[in-house]
Amino acid sequence: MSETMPPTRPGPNLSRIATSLGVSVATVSNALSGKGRVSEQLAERIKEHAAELGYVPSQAGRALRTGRSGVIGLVLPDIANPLFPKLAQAIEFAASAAGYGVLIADSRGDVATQTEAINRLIERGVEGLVIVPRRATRISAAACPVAVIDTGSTPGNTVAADHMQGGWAIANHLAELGHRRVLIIGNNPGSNVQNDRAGGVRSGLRPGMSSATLWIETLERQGGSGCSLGLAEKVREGYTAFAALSDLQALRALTELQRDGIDVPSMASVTGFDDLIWSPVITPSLTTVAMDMHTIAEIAISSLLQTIKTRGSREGVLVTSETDRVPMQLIVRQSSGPADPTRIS
Amino acid sequence: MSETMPPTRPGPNLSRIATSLGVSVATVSNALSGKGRVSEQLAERIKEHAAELGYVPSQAGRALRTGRSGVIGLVLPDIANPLFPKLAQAIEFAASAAGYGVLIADSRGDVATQTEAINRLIERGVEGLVIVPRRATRISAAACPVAVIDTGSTPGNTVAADHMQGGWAIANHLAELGHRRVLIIGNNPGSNVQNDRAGGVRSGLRPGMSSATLWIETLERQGGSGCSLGLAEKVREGYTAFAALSDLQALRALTELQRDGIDVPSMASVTGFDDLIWSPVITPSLTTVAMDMHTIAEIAISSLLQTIKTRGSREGVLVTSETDRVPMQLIVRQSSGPADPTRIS
DNA sequence: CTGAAAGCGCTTACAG
DNA sequence: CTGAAAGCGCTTACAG
Repeated sequence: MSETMPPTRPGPNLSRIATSLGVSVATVSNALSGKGRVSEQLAERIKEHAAELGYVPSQAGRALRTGRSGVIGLVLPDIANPLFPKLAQAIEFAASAAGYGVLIADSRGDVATQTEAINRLIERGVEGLVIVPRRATRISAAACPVAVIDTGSTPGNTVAADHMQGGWAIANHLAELGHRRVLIIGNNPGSNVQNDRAGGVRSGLRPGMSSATLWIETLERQGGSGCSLGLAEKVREGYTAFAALSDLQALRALTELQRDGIDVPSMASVTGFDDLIWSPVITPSLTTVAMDMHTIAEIAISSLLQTIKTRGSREGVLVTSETDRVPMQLIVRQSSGPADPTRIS
Repeated sequence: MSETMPPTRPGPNLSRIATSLGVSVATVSNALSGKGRVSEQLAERIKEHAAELGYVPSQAGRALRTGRSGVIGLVLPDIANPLFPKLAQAIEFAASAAGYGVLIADSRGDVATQTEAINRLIERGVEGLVIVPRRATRISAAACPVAVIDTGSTPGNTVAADHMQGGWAIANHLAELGHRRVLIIGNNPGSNVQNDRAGGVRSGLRPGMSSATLWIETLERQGGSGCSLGLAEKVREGYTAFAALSDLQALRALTELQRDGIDVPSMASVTGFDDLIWSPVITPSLTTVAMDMHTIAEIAISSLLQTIKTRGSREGVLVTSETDRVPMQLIVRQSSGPADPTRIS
């Protein structure tokens, strides 16, 4: 007789509970899952005993039987980018609330790594995927439902912040303060997000206002900030508002202006995007516009789970949502106080 | 006859490959896992066919049989805290390299949530856990091996950055520059990490140098930075060096000094901790000290997997490591240039 | 209301 | 070198 001995979990299983109580595993299963096929009394007794024994259901067994792993995958281009942690947190929160686990994968900005990461997650049996694609990547249907979170301009997007509207809100704010010349500062002319934001700013300018756009190079990590952006000069040219397309560049602009003796906000305004963690902390604190990560995550997860529920988890479809652009919220702080051109040297 | 129909995966399984090739599933399994019990030729043929069919092994089936899920859990107190994304990235990288998936859980700074998160991960069948504990939490043995990453002062720690040594490096650097009065700036006198860092700074002072410590209150997120730290006054009192216990506070100090007309680094030096993303970008860029997240993650993961391998994944032990304190690396940038007291008003 | 049985996909000890 | 069989823990359709 050929016998085999797969490893046993040390914890109790349904069978242990069943024999110890003199009932069948089916009944224990039904009692614990609360499907109501078991008498009130017996169910109570079983639950009690299970708790006593410290029973933990085996996800592996359940997954094998039901075909549902209870896990989704989250693919990010770079967790270390300060934009993504908040999103990851919101996704994890929304997924947990729906009873799902979250497997993460960092594609490290590389397209090949991204593909590989997606495959690894699928091998691990995720029921669906939330992907924040690497810039300019088009996610072709994977082997499971996929919710894409990207800028609104990308086709196949499930949900995104409304970057255009965010830019508009910034411009509107600057207009109200009486600014006339706005310098838009970005670092990546090829980025959809930055272009949407810049376009939004321009669309919010009013008659009599003008803007120019400065694309600065991203500094190498260890490169230091030796090279000046020449913003003090821009102030002398008549620019009173600096609308950076991300808080990081706003911070760079702000510290450079301060170093060069331009007082913010009395002599010039600086605004950012994203409301990163330090935005309220710096002096003066930064006026910015924030994505509603909570809502974005909520929409992505609920659309994804909806699709999984209706079409199964093995069909490679791009999830859609009714609301695919979530408004950004203007956060007014001190750095964009009233412009006062008289104080400009 | 009672028949049942568990859902079938749409993809091919071992059995499909086996029948399609006229061999047994055992042989297919052996061929694909490369255990060498199959003839070279046949193995090749099987692998080819499997690839053609796009075979993806079922983790659920494998996990159920072997008792190994191939997944570990990562519990963080707050992913949105700028300190953790880099660590999460490094952990994910190290785990992937070892063939493991990473389930994340954010305890949102709450002890109850942390416990709950740990339980959820265990229910999901993780083989081990990497926990960055919420401040002052003692991780009592869970139901699986646990690697704790925390400050070195905590017992039961697997690996940590050597915060004391980092502080020492900062003080040493300031001493070399000729500073005599150092103001240490922290925001949490109850934090082990901050105390280690502050202690390190003090331990690195040389004869003739002195320090004081300023504990500032953490600002409410939306509170703005209305309240000044009064650092300009400190400069007048003779402090020339400001050693913040995190980059966030260094940034606050730097922007306040600049606003108040104190030029950094010519009139005062500012240093930080952690080398957050914006540290090289600000003007002047920030001298700081960085944790070696890569090494920390490497040690945590390899110790954890070692423990899993030798003691199994169902015993709740705290993992230990030989090297439990990883040195921090000083990164000198412009904000800590030479002190020049003559220019102080 | 309760139980016996099948089977999800895999790996492994054993027989041939 | 290859195959038949058992069994990991679970859920579900069916019989009683």
